[in-house]
Amino acid sequence: MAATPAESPLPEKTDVDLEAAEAEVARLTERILALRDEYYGGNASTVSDADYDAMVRRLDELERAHPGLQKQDSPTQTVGGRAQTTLFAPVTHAERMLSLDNVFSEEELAEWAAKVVRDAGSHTVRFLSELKIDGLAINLRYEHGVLVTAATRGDGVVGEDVTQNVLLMGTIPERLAGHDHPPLVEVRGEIFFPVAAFDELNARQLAAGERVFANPRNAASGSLRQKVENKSVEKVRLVRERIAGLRMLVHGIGAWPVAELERATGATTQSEVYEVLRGWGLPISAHFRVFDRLEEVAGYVREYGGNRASVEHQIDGIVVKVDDLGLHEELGATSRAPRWATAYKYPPEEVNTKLLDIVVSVGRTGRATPFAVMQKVEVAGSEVRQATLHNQQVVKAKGVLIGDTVVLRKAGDVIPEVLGPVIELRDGSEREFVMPEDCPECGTRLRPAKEGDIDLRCPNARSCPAQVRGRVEHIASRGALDIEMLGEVSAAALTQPFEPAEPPLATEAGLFDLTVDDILPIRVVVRDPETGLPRQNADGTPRLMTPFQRTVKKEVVPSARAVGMLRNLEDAKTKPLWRFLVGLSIRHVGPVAARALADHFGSLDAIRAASREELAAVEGVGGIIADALLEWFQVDWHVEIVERWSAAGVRFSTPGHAGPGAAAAAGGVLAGITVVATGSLEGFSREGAQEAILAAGGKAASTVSKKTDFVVAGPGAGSKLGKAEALGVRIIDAAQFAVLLEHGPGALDGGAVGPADGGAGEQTAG
DNA sequence: CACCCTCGAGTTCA
DNA sequence: CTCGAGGGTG
Repeated sequence: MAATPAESPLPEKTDVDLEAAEAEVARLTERILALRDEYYGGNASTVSDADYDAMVRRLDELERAHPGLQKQDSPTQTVGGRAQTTLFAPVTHAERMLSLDNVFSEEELAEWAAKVVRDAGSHTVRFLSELKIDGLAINLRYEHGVLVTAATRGDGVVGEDVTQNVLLMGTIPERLAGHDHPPLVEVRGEIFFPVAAFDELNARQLAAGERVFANPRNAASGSLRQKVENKSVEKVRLVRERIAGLRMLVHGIGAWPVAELERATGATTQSEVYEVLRGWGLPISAHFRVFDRLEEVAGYVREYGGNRASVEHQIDGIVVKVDDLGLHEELGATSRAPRWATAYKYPPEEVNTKLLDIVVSVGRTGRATPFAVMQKVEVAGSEVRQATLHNQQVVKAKGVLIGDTVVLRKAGDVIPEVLGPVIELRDGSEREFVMPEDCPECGTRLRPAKEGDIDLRCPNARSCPAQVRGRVEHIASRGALDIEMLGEVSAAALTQPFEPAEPPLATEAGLFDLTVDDILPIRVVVRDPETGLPRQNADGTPRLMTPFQRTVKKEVVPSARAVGMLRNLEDAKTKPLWRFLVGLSIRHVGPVAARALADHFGSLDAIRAASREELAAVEGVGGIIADALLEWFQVDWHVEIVERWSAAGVRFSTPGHAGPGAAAAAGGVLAGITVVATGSLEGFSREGAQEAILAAGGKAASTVSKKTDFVVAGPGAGSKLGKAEALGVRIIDAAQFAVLLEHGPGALDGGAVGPADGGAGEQTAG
């Protein structure tokens, strides 16, 4: 759909040329493609290579002369049948790459199997079991047996092009072996870094003074994402070497209808498909097995559970698939995973490590949180050195002492959690953690917010550096003003003293008054990300860095970060009122309450002038939030924030708002409808989807409940989708969502309304 | 009084 | 993304 060039009126005679050229382009394109199919189809070519090349050259010439005629899929854009691809360009998979449902116990596995057997009716079900590789999912697109693109999984619909790097691996065939390849087939598999090669790589990195990789998975991901251009010859050699160390194992196909697959290859089972793939020269795991009985599958699961280290790659769990392809079709898939396969996930790995210390940190709300500092250790695929301990009661309850060997795991495979001490390994040197009485950052006596609270807080909200830093970070965060170039590092730099000066920001009141002169001289201590300790120069003085200046020809000028941040701040002044409300860190006022207040009152002045009753009358605001607002405005330095921001040009009002009580335009196609969006939705950003729901008069909730009318689920949807299914809430996709926004819920009818039983009628893959 | 919902914190890696 | 805490609503 390239736009027709309409900028300059063409002389008339060119129209004739253009017509002739267009005809010739079409003729050449067709001929070249036909010849290419012939060639890659394995047949003898009917023209000489020279003639073929001449045709391609002529086509190229014409396309250059008339750029409007060039099609995306033109043969000139492809080489030897493979598109000239750009590293990391988006690639749409021909068939959606689904994920797998998980089971976490043999019971759940048995439940899954029982359901499959039940749904299979009279068919005999055999199970194929294979190792679940902890690597990167990759989709290889072969057309007529020629590799066209290799792409990462991405969100399942669109991935990133990594063809160039995959080809460097050397083990992925550019041309499939054998004959009679389908016009299009996608081969799915996993790219990984063999554990042994990984250890070698890290040893080399260490010797070279380079950073080491946390785990094989990251190393694989990092290697595949290397760009070769603009690198020295030496670097390029290293990159190639690393990529050459990657391996791939394939475990499935896509975009080739089963009926055609069976006709072409005779394969009727997944295991036979593996033989076909092996015949094509693709790497297949040696560890898969086919079983008749579930008990055997469970045995397989146990066997590898005890020997996870015995295989060349990291094992995530076991994938169990129904072997019969006919059953795949019959069982189908939900919107995110096939019903004919499931992944048995091994329980989260638990490891022992040393508890070196318990340190207390203070967040933006002043809450003092103790966290464990441990000997760095690898758990479930990443390295961990810290874990929260929530509060002193939790520390006591877990019974851990500083110096203990502790058991660590990752809850939900993500959040590190200290389970408890290994008491037998105590030697008497351990000591108990004592909650500090004073704020570790500013020395103010800690105290509970109210009588009986377990959490201790630093009451020095105005000038505790930790809290000021936290609030500045919060103001800039995505949920508030979304100031891109003001992140963790800049927030810290702005709020910390640097010798010999005071910090540019004593509180957030001065945020919009910052000038280049204020920030240019800022110097911050460089800390080692590993230890958190200041880095030192050779002479023992702490190493300093100046984030907001750079030196050009011996002249000190503002850095890109400085210029960008100040411009971002300037631009932020016009952001909507509710974002400023969120940024003020008023207790209980998050994005939802802030929006309600902004819609109702239209300006901060109106909110400030409102009584407790008037505030509490706003939907979603009750007495407690009303009190929190009133109390907030009682504090002098809070008022100063508002005044100084106003003076700097912040409006604190919604233009055109009629004033207090003005009801937001009711009506709209989604009036009274609650919608929850989850996963990535084509055509919408996460926030964009919420905005669209609100704009249509609907309610955008963040959690699924009985009151939810619709859940819009895209690829990557997590637990919310499951919850929606459980509650029988109607699930729609991005396309239906667009219809919903445009025409309202009535337009979606024709499908099932209300509780859908078990999600019948979902489209199946393929 | 029983849900249902929002807030806030923590973590890790690309 | 997940959880716990605590507020709001019916």
